[in-house]
Amino acid sequence: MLIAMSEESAAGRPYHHGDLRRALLSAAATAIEESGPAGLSLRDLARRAGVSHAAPAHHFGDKAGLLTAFATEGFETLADTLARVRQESGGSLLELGVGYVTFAVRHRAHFEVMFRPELFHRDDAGLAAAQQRARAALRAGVAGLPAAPVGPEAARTELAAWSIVHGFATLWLGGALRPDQVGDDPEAAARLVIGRLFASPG
Amino acid sequence: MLIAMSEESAAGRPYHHGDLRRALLSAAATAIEESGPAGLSLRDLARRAGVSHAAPAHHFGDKAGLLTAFATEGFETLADTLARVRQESGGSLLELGVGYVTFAVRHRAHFEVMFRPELFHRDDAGLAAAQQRARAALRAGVAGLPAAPVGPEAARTELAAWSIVHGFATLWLGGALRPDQVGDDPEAAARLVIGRLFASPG
DNA sequence: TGTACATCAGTGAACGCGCGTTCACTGATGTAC
DNA sequence: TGTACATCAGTGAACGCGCGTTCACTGATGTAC
Repeated sequence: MLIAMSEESAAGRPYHHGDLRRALLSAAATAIEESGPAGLSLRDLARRAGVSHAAPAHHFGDKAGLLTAFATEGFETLADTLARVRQESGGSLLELGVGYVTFAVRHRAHFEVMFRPELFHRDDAGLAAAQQRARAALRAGVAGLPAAPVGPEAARTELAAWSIVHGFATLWLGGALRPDQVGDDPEAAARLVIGRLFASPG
Repeated sequence: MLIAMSEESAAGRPYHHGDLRRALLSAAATAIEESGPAGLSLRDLARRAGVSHAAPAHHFGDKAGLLTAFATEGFETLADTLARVRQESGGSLLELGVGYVTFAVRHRAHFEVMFRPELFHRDDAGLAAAQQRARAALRAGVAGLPAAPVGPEAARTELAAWSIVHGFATLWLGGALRPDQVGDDPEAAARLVIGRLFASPG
């Protein structure tokens, strides 16, 4: 079976990449996993994607633009993850917290960028929307508790839950937790720790 | 009353700085508060300290060396802070947690570096000792609880406490908490949130 | 009290590097007729 | 089916910049005698 192919130049590479935007965002994830967001450079991403060094700027305007798209992608994935966990677990806040940690560990590059607003354009509309979605998923988790708190108490509970999972994820990713003390499975460790806050088994 | 003065050159500046090490670490705190650890450069620190651009490397070997000293200073201050709070509060874990958050907010530059091991020499002996001291202060806080947990349960409680205060501090510093939701006083907000985990008023 | 000398802090010129961004351009695609 | 043309993706040369690090040096200090 034949797949439609774009014409290629003599060098064997097509002039048009096909989906450079995706390729660049994906290269960004790898690069950030390797050297952190600070080490990221547009020229390096271009090299990884096999494209001229000026191509990334052409696509995203500037470096902060690329990171804005990257952070947005992160918040969207987080929101999706939390929504899925919420459905699958029947609304367990414990599992929602574990899902948060799992997201951070599996998408550490995104997680590391998402909470460093100095890296991207904070006023981007798409970004704000994705942030809202993720935040709402967390809020819904608290609202779904068996004895759901209301008013200021709900806000406090939400913030406590967010803090504990965010702190655990951050410490884990920062290598602050020694494996001999906490094991090497972040999900299991997170479940024990979060259980200390909300002992409502899913 | 006369203070002993070092001889000065024609330009009015002494050739020897006096305490350049301190001056550089102090300049680093300011610079990091302004632009984050990623933006830090030795040449900028030299400028701030009014010294030649090669002087910082002379003192700290290299950039990571300077950040190692900076992180060490941070862990020492944190350990001191926690020890003092523990004494003043009669061993309240709630107050210890608030102290942790207070430290992070007052010394945000140090806090931001301390948990990014890729920035400094992680195998430095002085650093490891300071880390140990801070960690022990936290552990002692848990051990001093009215109904102090033991064994693995103690470790779990310690990690839960660490996670919640670390997470709250990180979210606060990252600007993730909107003032209209959480107020503008980090200590007060932290006290409410941590109280959600350990409701043992100091 | 004076002299010689070792030690150490800080200098300044030089190096090579990778970076972000700009800009006129070219190759490929798709649409109107 | 064929032609003209607008649009868009990606190119490559050039710019100016700040950086970390090196290295032979110089100025200041302190110690031995």
